[in-house]
Amino acid sequence: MKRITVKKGQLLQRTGDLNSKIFQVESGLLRSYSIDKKGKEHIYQFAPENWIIADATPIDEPCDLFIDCLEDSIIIQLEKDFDTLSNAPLKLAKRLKVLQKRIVMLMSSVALERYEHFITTYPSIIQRVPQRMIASYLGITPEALSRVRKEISLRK
Amino acid sequence: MKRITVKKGQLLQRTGDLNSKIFQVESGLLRSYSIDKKGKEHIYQFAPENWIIADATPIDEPCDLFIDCLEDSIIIQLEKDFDTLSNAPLKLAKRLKVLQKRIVMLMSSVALERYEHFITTYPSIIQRVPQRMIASYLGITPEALSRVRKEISLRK
DNA sequence: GTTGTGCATTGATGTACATCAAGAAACGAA
DNA sequence: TTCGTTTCTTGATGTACATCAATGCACAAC
Repeated sequence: MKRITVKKGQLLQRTGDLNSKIFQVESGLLRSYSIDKKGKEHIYQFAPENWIIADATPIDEPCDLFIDCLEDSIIIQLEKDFDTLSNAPLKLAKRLKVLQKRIVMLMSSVALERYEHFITTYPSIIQRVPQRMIASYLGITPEALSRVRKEISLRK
Repeated sequence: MKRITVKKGQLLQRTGDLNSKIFQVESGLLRSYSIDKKGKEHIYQFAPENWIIADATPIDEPCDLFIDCLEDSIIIQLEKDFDTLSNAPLKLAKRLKVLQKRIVMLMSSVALERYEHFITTYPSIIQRVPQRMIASYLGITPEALSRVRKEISLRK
């Protein structure tokens, strides 16, 4: 376990890496994402202050996600071993809840609803990342998000 | 913690319930699902033998999912308390991995790819539930799944 | 047997969102 | 400042999948 500072843009983990770490964000903003076979990015998670971010892959298997740094950040890097996991069952449980909501959302909500839910759930993220990244998190294109936002603004 | 037997069709948890349990399946098959505002079911998880199934909601909040029984089953019912969770960090970690794959899939794969992945990952489920439920799990309609299957069969 | 009920399939049509392309606006580097 | 990138927006068109409706099929109840 050690504290490190990382610059915006720095890559902390890439798909296929072994022995990936768990990162706990003290300040700044990280994200994890996958890249599909067409080369398109899909953001899996944002991690602002006090969040943890990691690939859920077991230590001995190549991981699925990229993790990089969206703002200059200070992070604590932990080993992904059994002890680390055992000590954090509550955090894991919370993570599960977030993922559950996310999946239900992806399956049952249209773009507009997903965006509105995102706004209320993660208001602080909105000002800190470009819209195309929010689109990527929501599973839509930046163009679609732009039109959703327009519709919301007209509605008022 | 107690062992109970449940009949096909029996409902074990409904959206809004408090104090929901964790179910460990000894034999049979359970599922969890949500119902959207149009009344459409979205299957969140299948749980055959040796799987656990639960709502990720904390004990003191109303839960999001329905859980019911797709085959006559024998299940172990656990309290969703801290000890239970602490004792199962490995299971939680595995669950996280499954959810991670699921989300990446929902965001980056078309129906055909999602179905083929499902076949290889959960071959035993296919024979045990109607196709419309597999469609619901994949986030598509039964009609769309039927066409995907036709295309796969023609391709050979 | 008949009648029902749920499921799978197929076709016709609709729609939410993607893709492509172009222009405008914001941002960072020199 | 200016130049070059990146981001956002808007329009035109395309497409994967949904929806709706009809048909056939299996299986259970009677």
